[in-house]
Amino acid sequence: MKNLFQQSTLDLSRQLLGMELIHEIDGKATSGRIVEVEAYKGPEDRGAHSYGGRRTKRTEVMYGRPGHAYIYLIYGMHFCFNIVTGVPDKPEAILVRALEPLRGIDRMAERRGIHLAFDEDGNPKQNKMKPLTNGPGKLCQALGISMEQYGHDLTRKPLYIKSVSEPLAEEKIATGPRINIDYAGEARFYPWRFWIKDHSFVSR
DNA sequence: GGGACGATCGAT
DNA sequence: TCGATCGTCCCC
Repeated sequence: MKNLFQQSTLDLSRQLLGMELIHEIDGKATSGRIVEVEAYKGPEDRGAHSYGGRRTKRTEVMYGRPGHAYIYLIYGMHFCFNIVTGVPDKPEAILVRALEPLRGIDRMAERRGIHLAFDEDGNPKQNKMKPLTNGPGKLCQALGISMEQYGHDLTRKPLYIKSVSEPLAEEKIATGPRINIDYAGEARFYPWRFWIKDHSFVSR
């Protein structure tokens, strides 16, 4: 079988939905199902950090092989996790915007500073679960992802992606414009945001 | 050397 | 709707 990452950025964006993103720290795993992503295709995409072929210390990893982690600090406070895609010297990436928590939920809540509450059946209440991972900065904090993982090969532990089910049926996938790139001119309207339809952990 | 800005979040 | 907060990037 071909490497998961050897396909077009838009195709991979769809295929990532439903897959599990896992990070193991001190032998303990936290993970979630990927439910929302955005594709960025430099150098022509004005919404991308690599627009115009911008090649800096921050964006360098996007110019390398696909399947590695592109991570950056945003607004001086939050990290965003991306998967490098495309081929070397074609700087493309996919931003993971939201997860549905799977493993290590107690640890994720700790890292996020959220006190879990449970219903009478012993299941965590949804209003405490959602803010764990329903945004790009939140999921990084929940999984303990920071600049330390910049450039990491995502086919390897401790930070990796696992296929846990059949690819999602086409009709279960929704698309729309990407979020918070008002500066990107026409590119702000490209329908390169992908999410699982009606999924409650999607960021908005 | 300096200043403007951002693929966000959470409180108001 | 707005402020926090700081590394990166680009210009002077």
